[in-house]
Amino acid sequence: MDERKKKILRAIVDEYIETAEPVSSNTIVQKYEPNISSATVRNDMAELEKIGYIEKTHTSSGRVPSAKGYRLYVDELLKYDDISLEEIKYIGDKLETKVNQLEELTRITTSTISEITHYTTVSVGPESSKQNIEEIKFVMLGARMLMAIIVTELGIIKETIIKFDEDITQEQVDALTNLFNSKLKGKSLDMIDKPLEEYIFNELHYSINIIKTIIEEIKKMIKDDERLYLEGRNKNFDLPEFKSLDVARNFINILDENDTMLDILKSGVADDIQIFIGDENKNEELKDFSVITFKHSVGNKDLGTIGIIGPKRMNYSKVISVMKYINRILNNNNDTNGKEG
Amino acid sequence: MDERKKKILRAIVDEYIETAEPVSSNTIVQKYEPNISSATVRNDMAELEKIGYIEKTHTSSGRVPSAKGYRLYVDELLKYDDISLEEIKYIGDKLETKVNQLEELTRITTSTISEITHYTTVSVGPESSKQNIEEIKFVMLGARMLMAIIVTELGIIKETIIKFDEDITQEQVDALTNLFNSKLKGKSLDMIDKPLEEYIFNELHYSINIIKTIIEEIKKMIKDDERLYLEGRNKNFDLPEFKSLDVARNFINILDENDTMLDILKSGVADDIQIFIGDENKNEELKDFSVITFKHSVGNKDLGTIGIIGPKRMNYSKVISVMKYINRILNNNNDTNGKEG
DNA sequence: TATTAGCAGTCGAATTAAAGGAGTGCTAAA
DNA sequence: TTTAGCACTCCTTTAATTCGACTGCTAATA
Repeated sequence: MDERKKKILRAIVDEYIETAEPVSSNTIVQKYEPNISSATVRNDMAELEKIGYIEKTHTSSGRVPSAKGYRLYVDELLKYDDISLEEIKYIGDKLETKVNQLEELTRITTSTISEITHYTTVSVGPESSKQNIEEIKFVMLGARMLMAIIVTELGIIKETIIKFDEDITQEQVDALTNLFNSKLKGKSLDMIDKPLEEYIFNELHYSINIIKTIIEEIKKMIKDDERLYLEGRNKNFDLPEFKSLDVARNFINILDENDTMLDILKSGVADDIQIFIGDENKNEELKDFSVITFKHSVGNKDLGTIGIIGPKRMNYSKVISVMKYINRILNNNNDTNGKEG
Repeated sequence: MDERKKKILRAIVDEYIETAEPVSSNTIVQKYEPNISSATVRNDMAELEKIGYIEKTHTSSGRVPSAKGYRLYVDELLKYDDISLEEIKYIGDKLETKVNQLEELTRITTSTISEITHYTTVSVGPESSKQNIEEIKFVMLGARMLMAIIVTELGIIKETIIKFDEDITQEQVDALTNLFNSKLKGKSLDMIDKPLEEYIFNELHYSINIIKTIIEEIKKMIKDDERLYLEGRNKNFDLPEFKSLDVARNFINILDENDTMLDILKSGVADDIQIFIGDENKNEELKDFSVITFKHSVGNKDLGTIGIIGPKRMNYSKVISVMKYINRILNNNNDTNGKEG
């Protein structure tokens, strides 16, 4: 494939991303390649179609990028510097605000990306079940109520409220605290399970119900942090592809299927941008969309995964540029600010 | 207005709620009033139109209820027993599960209502800033990090994490705990403000930054609980009125305007169902929708407010029946289970 | 051999015309 | 007061037509 064909393919994708309309040979000549004739472009387009990079919507229509065309475009034809000084400043300001919890950072990052890219953005925080426990605290909030607080080695704090059907005493709580800490410090969160329940019961001989309840609630809490953040849900709605009610409904449905979104986000690889174009998505409902994910991490510290969902003709250049830039900021912040998270 | 006209009006509203199509005199005769002729119905309809209860979409169309018509319908023509045994059982099962936090109950109630009514449901928990403080605890999570836990007299628990730029000691934390409790126990949450900040500084002479930070974070936390729960966002999308892109976009926009929804919910009156039909909504974007709100409470214990949003031809009967039934269950549960919430 | 001008042919989108039918309002009779 | 019957309205659907933006191909040109 010669250089001119590449330029034409790139022009077709760029133009289609901008206008959402099939691109004609004339448009290419007028806006991109004024020094060749439309007939030449037509010849090249015919060949590009033959090898599968572009398609026609009907016999006499202009061309539209195919999945293969988009793929070549993002893999080879794209430069990732599509981010303005204003945007850089905006992102910097947003991410500079001091946050107390990693969740808050995740939330702010998510909304910032959505605002800059104008696409729907989802994200999930770091997986806590894989993290190691730094400390567990139990705080009594009444005779039958406890708050459990877990601090992980990555500085993430989780807490939950536990209620009992019977009274507990401060002494019991203290004993529990000691036992949990001595047994679990440095271990991963998913060590809190059935065997531990039995172990504690054997050690302390408290009411099995109390111990059961505690373990259950902590497990529930760990599971609960697979929480999805979603920003800019209606951002896509002004795009022409959403004129089709089918597309719009598919989109709304997919956003409501938390599990699907979580699967996609969690399949990410650390520090790597992944792009799923149309049919490349496992999920049938996503066939008309592209998803770009990025799993942020600093060292071995997982900062969660962010995903952007847009039409297949999404502005890949802008999205990827923003992702890369935000990743750099997160890296810097976390290197200089130390380990607390 | 004679009895027959009322019956015809009711039939028109019922039929329109079911079909979303203008209702003809023939339909009334066939499905509702087989013993009178369509000409008679036409005469009555002409009069109902004259006094403003129904409207035509064009000269030779059937009739559609006007805002005034809906209003009469919900005020006078409706029976609130539109709830099946299966639904009663379903609701009962859902709400019976033991919950640890009022927020969880709010969430479950919201999703249950949405599932039964098939309409989008929003809700907000009880307003915490008006509640009185039962106890405040500070838990150290490291030399520069604290968790503040506030238990209110209604049994609601709020917590937040506070980070400092300088070290604090356990003694300081204990002193703060004592001071906060002695000063604030029994007082309302919005007492935590600037004057308190000064008072504490004068008493303890700790770094003003520490005290400032604590007060700020607690205020942030209190504000944070104006959180909106939303279920069944895409429930309405199958309704014919959502074929119009304008209507659909208005709907999506309104759901994204948290503040608008909060205003509507918080304007509610305790234990009273409020119905806003079309233009009766203050918000322009809601002119094509109806909103029904119910502020649940048991005694003086606010359980939060639930709102249902649907088309103007929403199934008022079903929605209101469900609301009333759920309110009864919440009342019972909270009477028998005691005050913990 | 690569490029280009020119033109026939295709097909969707927009416009217009016509037909069909679901309703109403009104009149006059029961 | 109710009802049958009929003229009239106007929306909806379908079909026919026009319009124009494309392409592909051929033949000429550099």
